Amino acid sequence: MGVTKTQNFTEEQNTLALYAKALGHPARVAILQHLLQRTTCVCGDLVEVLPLAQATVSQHLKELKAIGLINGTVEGTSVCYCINKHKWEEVRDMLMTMFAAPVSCDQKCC
Amino acid sequence: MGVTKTQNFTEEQNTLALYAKALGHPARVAILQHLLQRTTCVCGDLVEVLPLAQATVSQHLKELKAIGLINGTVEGTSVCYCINKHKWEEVRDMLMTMFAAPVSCDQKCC
DNA sequence: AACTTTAATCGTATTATTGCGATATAGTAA
DNA sequence: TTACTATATCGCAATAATACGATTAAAGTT
Repeated sequence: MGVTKTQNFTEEQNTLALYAKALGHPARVAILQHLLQRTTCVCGDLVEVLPLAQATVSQHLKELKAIGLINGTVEGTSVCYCINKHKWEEVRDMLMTMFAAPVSCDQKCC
Repeated sequence: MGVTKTQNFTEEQNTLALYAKALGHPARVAILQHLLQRTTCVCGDLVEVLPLAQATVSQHLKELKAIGLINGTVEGTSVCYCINKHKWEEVRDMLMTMFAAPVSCDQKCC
């Protein structure tokens, strides 16, 4: 009834789905792309970059923080965000593993 | 107002988010994993594999079909599903591109 | 202390997603 | 035709996600 039956899937399936869901919104993709472009941490200019209200951006940042994909460090009155390298590579590895498998089925072969 | 502001993001951001969202549910991850394991197309045993009702599985398959990630071919009374190789590689390439970028920021560096 | 700045949180409205029983549809078999 | 099988779709209920104005919280500035 609207609740994902998490307990009936493997841990790998749930984890991968969780990470994918985090990437499943253009605002969060944009945030991550912006953080990747920078060599230094981003301190507060994310709201200006995104076409969303401050409250909404903060909410998306919270979600990315919740799964550990980004870090937020208070720096005076603002907050500096950066990609969590360790988690980023973990997500990359999981995706790589899934997509590394060869697709045996080409076109309509059934 | 609950509607994703698609028009304000780049096409790349929207496309990537769309693909990621498709992977953002354990049932759909499980479906794709199952299809990847097989060297031949899967004809109808997906409902038995997943811990979900037939209607729900059909719905998840519909979503994967909608974005072109899988193909469904009618084979008698059943339907054969397989990964769409072309789309699969497109998704892989988009993810690779995003995750190929080096993460300059390590731990708490702000 | 009073004010400013920046970000998080609250409250709420709206839309999307998930799940499934029931039903419809399409093909096969008798 | 009738019955059976497999899948899709409908209709509904419940939960999740998205968005933003308003408010709060924390730190810096005057």
